[in-house]
Amino acid sequence: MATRYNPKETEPKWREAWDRAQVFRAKSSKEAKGMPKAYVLEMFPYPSGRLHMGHVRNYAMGDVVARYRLANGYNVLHPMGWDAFGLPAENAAIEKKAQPRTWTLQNIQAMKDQFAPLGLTFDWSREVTTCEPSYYAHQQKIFLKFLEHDLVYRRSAKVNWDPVENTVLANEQVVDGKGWRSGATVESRELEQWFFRITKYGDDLLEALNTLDRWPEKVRIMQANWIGKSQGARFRWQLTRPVGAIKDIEVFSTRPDTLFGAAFVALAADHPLTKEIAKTNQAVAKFIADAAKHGTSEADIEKAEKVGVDLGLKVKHPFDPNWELPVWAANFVLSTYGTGAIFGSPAGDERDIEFANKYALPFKPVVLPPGADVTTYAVTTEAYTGEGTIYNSEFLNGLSTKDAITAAIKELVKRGAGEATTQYRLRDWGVSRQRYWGCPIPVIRCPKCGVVPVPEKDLPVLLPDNADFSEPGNPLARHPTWKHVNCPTCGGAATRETDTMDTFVDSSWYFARFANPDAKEPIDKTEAAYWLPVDQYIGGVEHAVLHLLYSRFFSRALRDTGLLDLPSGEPFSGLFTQGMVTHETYKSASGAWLLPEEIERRDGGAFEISTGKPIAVGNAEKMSKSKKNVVDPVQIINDYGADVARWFVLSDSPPERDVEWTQAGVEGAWRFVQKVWAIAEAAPSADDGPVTSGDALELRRMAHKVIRNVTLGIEQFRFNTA
RNA sequence: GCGGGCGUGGCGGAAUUGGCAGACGCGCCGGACUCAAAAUCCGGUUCCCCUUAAAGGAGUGUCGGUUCGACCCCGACCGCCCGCACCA
Repeated sequence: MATRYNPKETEPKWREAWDRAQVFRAKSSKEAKGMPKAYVLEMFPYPSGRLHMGHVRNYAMGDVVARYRLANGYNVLHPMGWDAFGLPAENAAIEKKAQPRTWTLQNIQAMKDQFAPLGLTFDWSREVTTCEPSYYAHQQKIFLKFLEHDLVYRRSAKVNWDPVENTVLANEQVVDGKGWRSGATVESRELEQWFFRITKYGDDLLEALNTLDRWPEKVRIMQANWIGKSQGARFRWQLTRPVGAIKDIEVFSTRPDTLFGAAFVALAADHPLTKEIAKTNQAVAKFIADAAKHGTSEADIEKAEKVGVDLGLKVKHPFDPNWELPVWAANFVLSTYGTGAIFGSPAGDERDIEFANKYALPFKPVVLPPGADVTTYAVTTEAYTGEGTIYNSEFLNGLSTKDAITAAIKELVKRGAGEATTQYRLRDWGVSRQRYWGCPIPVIRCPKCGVVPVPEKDLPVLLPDNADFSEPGNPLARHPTWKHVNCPTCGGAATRETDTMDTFVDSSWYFARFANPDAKEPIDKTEAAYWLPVDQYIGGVEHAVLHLLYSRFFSRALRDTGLLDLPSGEPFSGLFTQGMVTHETYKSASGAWLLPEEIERRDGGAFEISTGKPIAVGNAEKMSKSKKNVVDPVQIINDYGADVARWFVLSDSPPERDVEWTQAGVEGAWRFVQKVWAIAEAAPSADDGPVTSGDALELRRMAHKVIRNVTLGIEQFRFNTA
């Protein structure tokens, strides 16, 4: 008797059965008794309160891997938690007058309810929530441990300051030089900030990328570029007459081979020497003021024309004391890279030649490209940046560019003018946020003793519950009582650090906490040694640099401070970055975005249901609330069941590519699930006896082919073909 | 500008990595069932030629190359997507 697949009956039945048997509960290292382990993890979500299709896709993929490992006899850890600190909770607090904590915990409950019908293999007994003291208390311990080992330090740094909201904004929150919410022009301010010393691991983080053979090449390249290692030389140009205490200018260059082609030395606008000259030179002062206006927005800088101002100074060439060059300040020199000063060798650098031509600074070529004729070769407006033979360069003449770099550095060292160095683009990680809803930084500022760590016995430093969001700025800073404490060292009146940590800190070690979320110490070393590294990590490619790089740094820092046994320092041995879920967009005749359920298709066109008017159908784009091209997973699961939703997002497109959600596709998935049900029902009961001929043999062969192909498909992350 | 990826039917995409191009799904066409529709089931579906079938021809962005054999390898070009972007 053929029945139809009824998800409303079958899905809850099995969910309850799994629940009762606790099949998804991971065994501890002791209980596992030699079973192979598999740690499968998807990037934990921010509790926005609503499950979206991107979540469904992400967690369905991890679920396939986890089930596959379970079925193969592995002890599987597939945990779930909440990346629960962050700005949206504060915005909600301002708009809805709810406390961030209340709002966040409600969202978590709502999302848990939405996750349930998906039937995922999560071990909820290990749930972790970053905004709970049970989590962030340990983060404070880690912070203090890092402080002890000089992996955290304070220094003054430039930040984007919103003068209306009285807070620091992340670069992403500055749009066209204005605060994203207040619309106020963002100022550049110097503030005391806490930094993690990620640069200490720059070289290791770069080199170890080679060992991550189960990471996408693309992510490894992005991280390598982000770290940005350059080899070259640091060396000094002597000023012909000192300016105050400043006697020379230090520059960094990867091309000391072109030193004889030098035409000028250029400084960043906020180089100390530029500032010094500005005190007595109005043109220079104006230049600095103009440069500051352009702010930190990279988009502005890239379009900006090269502008400079002559500082009226001269420096001596390191290889020829009689050769004097002019010193300029230039807007294309970055204060944040190298020494904030360069020497310009126009014939070999596109920026330098543009600058030299604009300000009529004379230059000569020093690199002869292969095959070029010395007697006719000239450089006027196009720099030659490739390799070649050095000429016009005294003792470097005739050398290849490569050999000339070595020879030039040798000479610089000999003359005491400089030395070989390696320069990184990577900068230390600023983690101070002038926010309420984050992990408090556990230090106290005492007027007598300076910065004093909160003693371990006084941890955790809890967030106060009664934050006031009626005014802009950080509620912690203006809280009537919270920040006032006695100094743990001298006992005198002192104040707490009111900055909280960047939420990326929270997500940099949660995977280690899952090994035992109830541990008294931040990380249960025994269990973590058993489970880590994560065998398969799955998430969006948007975290390719920040989260994934910070986590790699944290694993090393935790290891080196004795909190974690992980010799490689690599937290994720396998990484998969999945594509987005997209959907067509719809715009009504009046130009308003429409939800998919507000439109209908008929007579070969698309129309708004309520008005009957034709609408404009746009390309498939990432599902987003603002464009209303969203489909609610809860609704889909209600209409078709979790199997259909999961089947569709897994089968339609390769997992690394975007998948376009379509109504027709979902209906196809529904029919497919029905077919599988019908086939299973129609199949005779299993007969494992010998099969030697006929259709039964053919069927058995096909079955084994299918097993092989599906196995390969799952192991190679090709769920669509599997 | 630099780095990376991609380009195959009407659509999403397969092709066991150099060996029958188009698996599977969507859509479409035809049929069965039905009074009818929906659902379901069966068959067909790269394009061209052909009433149909058979037979034939073309075909993986473009042009060229290597090879007995190329979607796959090499070179040049065109187009699209992603990341970084004045990094000295």
